[in-house]
Amino acid sequence: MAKFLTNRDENYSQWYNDLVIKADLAENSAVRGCMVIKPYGYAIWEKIQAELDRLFKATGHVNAYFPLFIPKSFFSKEAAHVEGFAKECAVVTHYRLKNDENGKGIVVDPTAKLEEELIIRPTSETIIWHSYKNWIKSYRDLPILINQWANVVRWEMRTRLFLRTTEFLWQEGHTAHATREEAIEETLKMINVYAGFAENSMALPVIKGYKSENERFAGALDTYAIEALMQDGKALQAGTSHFLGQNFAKAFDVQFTDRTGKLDYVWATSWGVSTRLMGAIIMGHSDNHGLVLPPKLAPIQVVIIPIYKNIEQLATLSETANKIKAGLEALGISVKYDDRDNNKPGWKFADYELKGVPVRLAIGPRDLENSTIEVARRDNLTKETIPINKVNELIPKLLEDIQSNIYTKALNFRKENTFYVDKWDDFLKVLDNQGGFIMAHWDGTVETGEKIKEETKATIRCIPFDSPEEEGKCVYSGKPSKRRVLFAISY
RNA sequence: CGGGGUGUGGCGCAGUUGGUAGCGUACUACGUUCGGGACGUAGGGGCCGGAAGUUCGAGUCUUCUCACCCCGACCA
Repeated sequence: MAKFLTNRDENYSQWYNDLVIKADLAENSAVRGCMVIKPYGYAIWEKIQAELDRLFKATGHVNAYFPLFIPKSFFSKEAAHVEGFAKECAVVTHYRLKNDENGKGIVVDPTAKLEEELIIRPTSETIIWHSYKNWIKSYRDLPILINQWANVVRWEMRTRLFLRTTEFLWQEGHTAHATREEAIEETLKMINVYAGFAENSMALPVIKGYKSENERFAGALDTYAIEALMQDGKALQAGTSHFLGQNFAKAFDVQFTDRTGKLDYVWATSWGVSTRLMGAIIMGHSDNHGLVLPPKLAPIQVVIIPIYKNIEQLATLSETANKIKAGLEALGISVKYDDRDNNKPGWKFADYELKGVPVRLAIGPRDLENSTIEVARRDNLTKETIPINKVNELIPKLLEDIQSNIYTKALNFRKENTFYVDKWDDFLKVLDNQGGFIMAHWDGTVETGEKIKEETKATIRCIPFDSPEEEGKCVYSGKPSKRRVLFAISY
């Protein structure tokens, strides 16, 4: 049991905060709502980026970069879009500072006021579609399949490390298509890429579905999302993909000539995931000992810790340890050999557990005599001793096993915490108890969704793609319904 | 914006009826240790978020102010 870490079952959100800080992933910064992502946390993000980038490119996308600033006027061109984001925009009004005349530091120079204010992007649809207007003339220019890795700013009222910060890192894909069908296909393709990534790399099962009307992205005709269940019974929206129809093409007057010579507006999609995924990984798997990282995203997959009594012994152990390290690295595994002299082995054990390193190898004089090594796995905290000459064979398997084990664990947790509910009382009961996913009938109206939210804080997370058609009655209004939707209290 | 809380060595905290700042930890050095968060000895480091006030004297009392954190409304 990790000392200094709040117990997960006593105070989940305190546990989460503690964990982020103690595992050295991030810390609060001098700027309200903004965090410093520390090297260990950033290393995980880099792994996320690398794999997603690979998946995007494998599906035909390319990277580009657009400005951080968006002229205010761009924003107002798409009505729903402004309305959705206006309340949380940071605005640049001046471009110069000067020395205060009273000698009290530095003030904004009032003569340096911008003609037109600049918005710091909360998302880039507008600035990108402004460019697309110049790029697209003909169906031959389509599709455009662009992704950008960037930071965005949304002035949220309340922030939480990784889950919601004022500035956050993300990727945003912005594609342009000649037909409605092709754009919808793209929207679907990308939500599937996200779901695949969540399940394969993050070891987190997700539910894919449509957002209900009032949960949709500002300016979208349809939003698809992946929803994951966290260990405290709350849902986390882990990624979204939007079918934007011709809204932005119309707002920015982006037309093209199709095969038959006819002029039409371009069809659009956008899709994104953010550093919030870090929060999903943390809350999806970790325990009272600290972080549990999926091997595929762990910056350090294997740590080797020497146990020794003196320098000479350390030298001998290091020789073997370095050989093991080199052998594993040749197999593409990232290994850290921690021969620091300032902490004892026990301290290191606890520290790497806190940091979620999937596999720990401990080697001491006893092992050296027997040509063995102790292998400890982070996911279930079990240990065993294996012959050193089996390391190259067993460790890769073990990493795979841990990856699939934590996925299965998360999947079982979700199964146990998904409730098919038909009565309003039962709906309330689930929320009162442990929370979780609730599959219930809904009459399809915004009003009912709003009322349920008001009374319970639970929202329609999505209408799952695979929710089968069945006759039923809305859990709240009793009106007829054709399929169950996913309700939960969310982050 | 409403409610709650906190600002004191790097971090975590204590500081009584006001008397000139202390503990744990981390850090530095040396020695003993090392199979689940070692120990001893010796060191270095803070002017108490900021401003004004009361007082012979303020970490402590008063007023104002700033910042951050947590809970709610908003949201990825």
